[in-house]
Amino acid sequence: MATVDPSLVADLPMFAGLSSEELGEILREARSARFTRNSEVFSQGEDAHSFFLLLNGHVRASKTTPTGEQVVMRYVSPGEVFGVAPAMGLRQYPATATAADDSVVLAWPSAAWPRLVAKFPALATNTLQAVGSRLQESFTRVVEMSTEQVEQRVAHTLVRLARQSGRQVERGVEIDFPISRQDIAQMTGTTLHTVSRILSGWEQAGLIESGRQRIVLCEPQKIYALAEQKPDEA
Amino acid sequence: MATVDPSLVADLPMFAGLSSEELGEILREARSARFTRNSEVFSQGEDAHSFFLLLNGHVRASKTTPTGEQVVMRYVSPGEVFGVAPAMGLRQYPATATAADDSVVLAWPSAAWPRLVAKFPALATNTLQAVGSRLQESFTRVVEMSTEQVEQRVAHTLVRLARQSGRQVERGVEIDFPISRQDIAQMTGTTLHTVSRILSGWEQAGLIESGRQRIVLCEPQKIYALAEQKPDEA
DNA sequence: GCCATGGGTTGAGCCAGCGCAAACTTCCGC
DNA sequence: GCGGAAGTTTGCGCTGGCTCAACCCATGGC
Repeated sequence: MATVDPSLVADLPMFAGLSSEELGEILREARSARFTRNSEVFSQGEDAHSFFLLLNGHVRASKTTPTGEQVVMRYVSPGEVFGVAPAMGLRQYPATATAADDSVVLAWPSAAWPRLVAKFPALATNTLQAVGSRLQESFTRVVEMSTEQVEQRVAHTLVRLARQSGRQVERGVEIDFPISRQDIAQMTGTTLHTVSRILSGWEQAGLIESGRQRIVLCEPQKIYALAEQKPDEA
Repeated sequence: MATVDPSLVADLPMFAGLSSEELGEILREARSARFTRNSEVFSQGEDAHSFFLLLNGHVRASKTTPTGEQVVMRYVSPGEVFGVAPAMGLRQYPATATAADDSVVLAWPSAAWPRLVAKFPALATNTLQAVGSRLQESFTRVVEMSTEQVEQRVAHTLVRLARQSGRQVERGVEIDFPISRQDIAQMTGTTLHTVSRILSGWEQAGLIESGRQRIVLCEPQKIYALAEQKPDEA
């Protein structure tokens, strides 16, 4: 694999505060790789051999329970790091990463992490911020699951997905990767049946347009309003 | 406030990899403070002026939703850092910290963080691990809320609390700080009524002994079994 | 161009857990 | 030692969302 062009990633928060020489040195340790849709980048419980930066596409991180249920933890967008288990002191990946769409990643061997951090302390600081903001998201999720009804949670989730990975299209904002009812159910702690009913309702009301693994928010503000309103204000 | 004796905190994960001179220099920037039961250490949305290390007691971190509901995010045990918002790049505290019991903390001004991290990179690494393990806990919580019934979630929560803050007593393991049914409800996403019913049931069955803001696990293994079993194996 | 497969929709019934309400108990301040 | 506040228990009715089940539709592999 050829070395990555530093200018492509120089502005990412992960590399804030690093000179282009330093960045070049860091990038020299990475190799790039492609993953086709639905292929696994790494698997829960597997030895954490590498950590990653997503260049292109979308990656889904999900956890499987002992009883076999799947829960989607997040979707990684281009420019974000993922699989940073080694930096957090984990020997194994705590979740499975699957390409939600054809994707290109940079991968560093985990063994490089201590050396890189020792040489470039900014990496630790930047990673800390990245992990911190994920902690915030995760907290938000716990709060939502604790206090909101299913319909509100689905609304919040769609709004968030649209913000993170929305693409402007004719009819509104489309979520920029294939996502099924089942996926949304696994993000909101419900069943695909309930998600299907809710989305059908919204489609009736003209709030969204959707198809197979495809969702367009036609009225983002109204969805947002649904997300924020108290359950009994319907 | 007098300077803190370094030997008291030298073995904490937060200070791993630092010499005693370095530790002394770090501690010199901290002041210690006491908080009586139910007093607030800091408040959600408040300017993040300090970050903290808990020396003694227990601190509850909780979030309040726009609609006024409270959700307990975690209980901090002695030796843990909390309120590390500044390190994660936040200007305001994302949650409220309340002393669950009379507590003693060390506090550093947020302004000291960049300087300390620059001088002692190990601090960033250690904080990254601390935040990382909190992210894991938070993920676990999301998974539980997504896939488990209320009774299992309460069981998991009690087991965790007992592990983190359990004290061996005659009849079993007692949770070492005052905790109400309401608190447990706010940790598990249910109501105090449901928690009360569940605990009453367990008390009938001899699994626990409890009173006002007090819970003793008499049969921790059986509670754990409840937490792990599939819902329909009852 | 056909068909198998994976996704989506929709109906019917049921129940875990919530909301409301009322009573009881323990603790604490005065 | 009295009164009130805070925590807890318990009953009852209701319902959001789950389960089970059947069916439809688009897609992509051959």
